[in-house]
Amino acid sequence: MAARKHSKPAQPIDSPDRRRLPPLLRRAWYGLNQAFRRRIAHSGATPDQFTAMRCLTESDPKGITQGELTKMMSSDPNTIASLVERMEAAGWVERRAHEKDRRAYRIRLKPAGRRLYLEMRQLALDLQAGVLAILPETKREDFLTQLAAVADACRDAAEQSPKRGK
Amino acid sequence: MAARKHSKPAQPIDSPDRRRLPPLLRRAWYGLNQAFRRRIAHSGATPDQFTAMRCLTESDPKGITQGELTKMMSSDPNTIASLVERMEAAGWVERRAHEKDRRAYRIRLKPAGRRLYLEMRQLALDLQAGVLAILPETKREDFLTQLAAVADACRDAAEQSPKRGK
DNA sequence: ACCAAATACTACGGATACGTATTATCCGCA
DNA sequence: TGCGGATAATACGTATCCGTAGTATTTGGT
Repeated sequence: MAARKHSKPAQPIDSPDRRRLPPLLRRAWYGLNQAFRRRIAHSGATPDQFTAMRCLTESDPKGITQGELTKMMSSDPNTIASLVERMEAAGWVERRAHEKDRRAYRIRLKPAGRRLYLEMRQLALDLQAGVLAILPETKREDFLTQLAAVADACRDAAEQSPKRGK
Repeated sequence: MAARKHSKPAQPIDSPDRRRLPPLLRRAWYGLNQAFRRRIAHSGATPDQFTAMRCLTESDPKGITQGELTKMMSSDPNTIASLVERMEAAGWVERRAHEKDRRAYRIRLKPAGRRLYLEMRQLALDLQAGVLAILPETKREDFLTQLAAVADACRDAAEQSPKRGK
């Protein structure tokens, strides 16, 4: 019960005794990802592939480009290229020439992909509900709102630290 | 301004209109990681290598085993093995035989690693402070406490979804 | 003391993250 | 109309994530 007043903390901001954002985010993300990967392993898909299917399901049914998928998944063009390549080989999505832009594709979920998505979706909902059950129900929305603000701040920080410019 | 009362939401729990934990965690973690990677790129180290150095700095100066580092980093034995291998090649850590357990190593930070850690630590502090500045100061500790609870729940969920047992 | 189970680490392979470079194409502006 | 810069993908390499399997060693129960 000592040294826990409102004065400036005696511990440095990154003392092991204090809660630090990066390790917490790391543990939360890897834990959630790992739990989900194991629960859907039987389907042959990965968590990232599920995420891609969700983005495609919630988008224009005409299909989106890899660039749009890259933004939606907070990912990278290279990563998305090989991700889509594997998903196309698995028969879950198809790539068609874009009518307006000959550099781009239109990626669309195929029926097999849609069926698989709906199957995994329930597991995803169960997992998310189980994890959020840790917080009192009245706090959940506030927490998610704050997390969204932090996530945006992280993205902004990344964009303000460009690869080359520096 | 419609349908935003206190009644049960008309939208399904994973409607694109609602905030969902997995995409938020993904964006936050990748954004933070990317921002930090770019800020320390000049040093030749990666964010994971920084994390390992932080763990070693805050641990028993006699050194810890790879298994202990695996737990501290919420990682995996395979990942840690190659991580440590590269860090040893870079001259930042050393692996010595463990006095008690001949299966294990003791990993210790070398002076070059310690110097590099201290250099990167300031950049990490600046980044974390910048991101958390998004939240009002009075909310930060509560948010981190809730995030810690969620992170623990994620880890538990992962452990309850074993690779084999199913 | 002995043996089975657990543990620390390594080996191997597929998937992802991402930086750099290259090609094809689009677009704004003179 | 024409050209330089921006953009959509791809190719390639390194680092990380993690599942499976194998080796060496420790540990617990008899």
